[in-house]
Parts: sequence; structure tokens; C-alpha cells
Amino acid sequence: MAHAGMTRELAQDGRPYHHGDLSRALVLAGRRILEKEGPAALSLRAVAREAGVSPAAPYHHFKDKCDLIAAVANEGWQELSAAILEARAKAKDPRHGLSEIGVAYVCFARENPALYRLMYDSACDREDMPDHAKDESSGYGQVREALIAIGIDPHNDLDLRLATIAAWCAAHGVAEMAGFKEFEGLKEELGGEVPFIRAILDHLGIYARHARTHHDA
Amino acid sequence: MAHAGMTRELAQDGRPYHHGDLSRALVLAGRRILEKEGPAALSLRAVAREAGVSPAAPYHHFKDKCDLIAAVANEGWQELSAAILEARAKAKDPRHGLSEIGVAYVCFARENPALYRLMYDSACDREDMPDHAKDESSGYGQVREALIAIGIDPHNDLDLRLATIAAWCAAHGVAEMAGFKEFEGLKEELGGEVPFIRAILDHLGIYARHARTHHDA
DNA sequence: GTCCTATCTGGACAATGTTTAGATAGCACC
DNA sequence: GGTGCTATCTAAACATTGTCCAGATAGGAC
Repeated sequence: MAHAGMTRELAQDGRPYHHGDLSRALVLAGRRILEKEGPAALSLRAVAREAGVSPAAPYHHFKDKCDLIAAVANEGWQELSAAILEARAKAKDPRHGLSEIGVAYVCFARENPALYRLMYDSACDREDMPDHAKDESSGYGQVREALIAIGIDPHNDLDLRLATIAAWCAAHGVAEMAGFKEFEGLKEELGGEVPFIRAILDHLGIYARHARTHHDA
Repeated sequence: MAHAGMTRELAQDGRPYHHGDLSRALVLAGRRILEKEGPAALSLRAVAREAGVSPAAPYHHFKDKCDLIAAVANEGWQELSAAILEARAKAKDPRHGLSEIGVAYVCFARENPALYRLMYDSACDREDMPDHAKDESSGYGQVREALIAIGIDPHNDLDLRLATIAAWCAAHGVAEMAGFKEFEGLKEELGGEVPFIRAILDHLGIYARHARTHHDA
């Protein structure tokens, strides 16, 4: 058989199953294609090709093409969560926590634009926020604690919820808009992309609150 | 010929060419499909079918599929511009202008979710903001004037530009996030979608500034 | 060693974006 | 008023995509 050699070749590198952990390999292949060839090239067949399997193979691990890209998106959300966690931990003054979260969020989106769009699209297709955004320990919870550290009354639940959503909306908006090339001049004026992001976020409500209390003090 | 009758039928309503103003007809067909069957169904062939022409016909009016959907998106931007203009005009107190713009922007996106996403995608594919957003008389200019009315120093060009961008980012962020079904409970608590949108925007920097000056006064 | 089941392949199908050659019709010109 | 020109449209074809199905393959349980 022609593909007997192929099977052996793939089995050589000690993978558990027929072709190893295809599920994982497909997700990795998907990200590779996304980064190198853009979102338009991210087809099921291309992913299968990149992983070295037939076009039908992915259907044993994912119900759909959507299901596969949802898995890729999920990886993205995990990394974003990690970045948020790290950013808040890195802030010396807890009052800067939210601001750092915002910068980290936007920076992640700017460094992985295609992935971020995939992440949002995938979430929005089911009209449901990704689990990692809702998770207490990584997304929603981190923002809420940062807001409390800034001075939002933790007992005013309505206000706290609204502020959390607002912070999330603002970060998403900046993340997606910051890519337009109209802003390149402004970025240079401000000395780079990160200062630009900070400047925009500073104009946005809760993100500016630390600045205000800072100025007031 | 089979299509001779068809041609006559379309020529009856006084259109200039073979099948009339196909360019326009295709854009309208595109929007109809987008509304009724969602963005996934918006294929070139489906649009041609809906307009009653062959799959190759659109290529005489649009260079690409992208070019066609860009035309659909362009219509969307025009309507959004009109909505913004109207919202600002309707505000009694000029200090409420920006706030009204924000609500109108988000409401438009919520009423035409598929179209709004198409608009953003189409703009972001060429990494270039849509012309209507940059236009002095409809997009950028309206926001800037509303900001000046709110008290932003018109001579501080850097701050004015940053504030304009921030306002745009915030509106975009809320527009896209407001669709998640996690917020439905909150919307009910606040008495509908518009109050919800207002509440979020009020937590976002410049949109809240009128509220602050209002409270201060 | 034999069966079971998960996993993969090859081939097929409909649908899509796009191109090509050829038909059609409005328009200018003689 | 007929003749060509050119824009517009059709029909047919091509490669590619998502998806499904029958059959091959192999790891694990008994």
C-alpha cells in the first residue's frame, strides 16, 4: 500500500495513536497557517494538509470547521487570560492594575491580530462570551478586582457590573481600532504603539480613573 | 431565446442598460440576503441569483467579491453617518451631542448586526478606515465638534485627536459587545437596550463628561 | 490470536470564486 | 438606416472548499 510507509513515517516520532495527537496537531497547524498566511487561508483542508493528514481526518476530532477554529480561538483566550493575569500581577500600585490589564489586552490583540479577530468572531457566532472571559480567575474576576482596587464600591453591584462591562468594551474597541493605518502618525508622535494605546485608554472612563486620582492627589 | 422575455421585463421599468442598473441591484440584493439569511449566506452567486443574473455578471461591475461587499458596506456607512448627523441635530443641549452620537452609533450596529460587522471587516481588510468615518461632515468632524461642545480645548490638537479616537473606539467596542446574551438580564434590569447602552457609555470617559459637568453644575 | 472500536484514507458531492469565449444590445457614426 | 464598437450579459469550465461515506488500518480488551 502506498500510505503504509506514510503511516510508519508518522508513527516513528513516538506518537500514541495512528498519527499521534491529531487533535492538538490540528490546532497548532491552524495557528501556524493563521500567522503565516492570514485568516483567508485558514481552511479545513489547508489545516489537514499542514498536519499531514487527509481532508476528512479532522472530522474525527472536530464536529465542524467551526468547531476546529473554536479550538484555535480557545487557545487564544487562554493566552490572553495569562497575559491579563501577568499584567495585573506586575503592577506595583494596585490602582494601576486595570490600566495594565487594558494595555496587555490591546497589546495581545495587536500582536496577534488575525487570532484576536478569530477569537471574537468565534465567540460572537454563538452570541456567547468565551468561557475565559467569564471565568472568575482570569477574565471577568480580574477586571472586577482591579476596579475595586481603583475605588469602585464593591457593594454597589449594578455599578460594578456596568463598570466591568464598560472596561471590557473599551479594551475590545481599542484593540480592534488600533490597527488602522490612519493612526500611524499619531503613534510616532507619541513614541510608539504602547504609549498610543495608553493615551487612548486614558481618555476612556474607568481606565483614566487612576490618572485622575493621581492628579488629584 | 429564454432570457429575451426577461430582458424586456427588466427593461420595462425604464432602466438604462440590459438588465437595468445592475450595480445598484446587486448591492440591494446583497443587503437583502444579509438581513434574511445572515452573513454566511452572502456569496457572490447568491447575490447574482437574487438579482436574477448569471454568476459571472457581477464581474462587470465589481472587480471582486470583496469589491461587492465593500459596496454594501459603503451603503451601511452612509446610513450610519446619516444616523449620527440626525442624532447630534436632535440633541437640545449641545453638551449631550456626543452622548447622542454614541447611542445612535451603537443602536445602528445593534439593529443591523450583520451589516455592521461587514462594515468593520471590509474597512479593516484594507487596514484603512472607511471614508465616511474620516469625512469632516459626517463622521470624524461630527465627533470632534461634539467634543468641543463638551469642553475639550479645540486648540490642544493632540488631546482633541486622542479624544476623538477614544470616542470612536468606545462606540465600536460597545457596539460589538452589546450583542452577547450574557447581558440580557442586565438589559431587563435597566429597562431595555437603550438604557443599557447609555449606562455603559456613561462609564466610558468622554461620554460621561456631560454627566459630570451636569452633576457639577 | 480474535474481535471491537477509534482512527485515517480515497473518492465523491454540491457549492463557491473566478476566468474564458461567445452572444446580445445600446450607442455613435457614416 | 444600416454598420461597427463597446459595454453588458450568458454558458461552460476550472480549481478549491466543506462535508459525507465506504473501506482500510491499527491499538486494546478478552
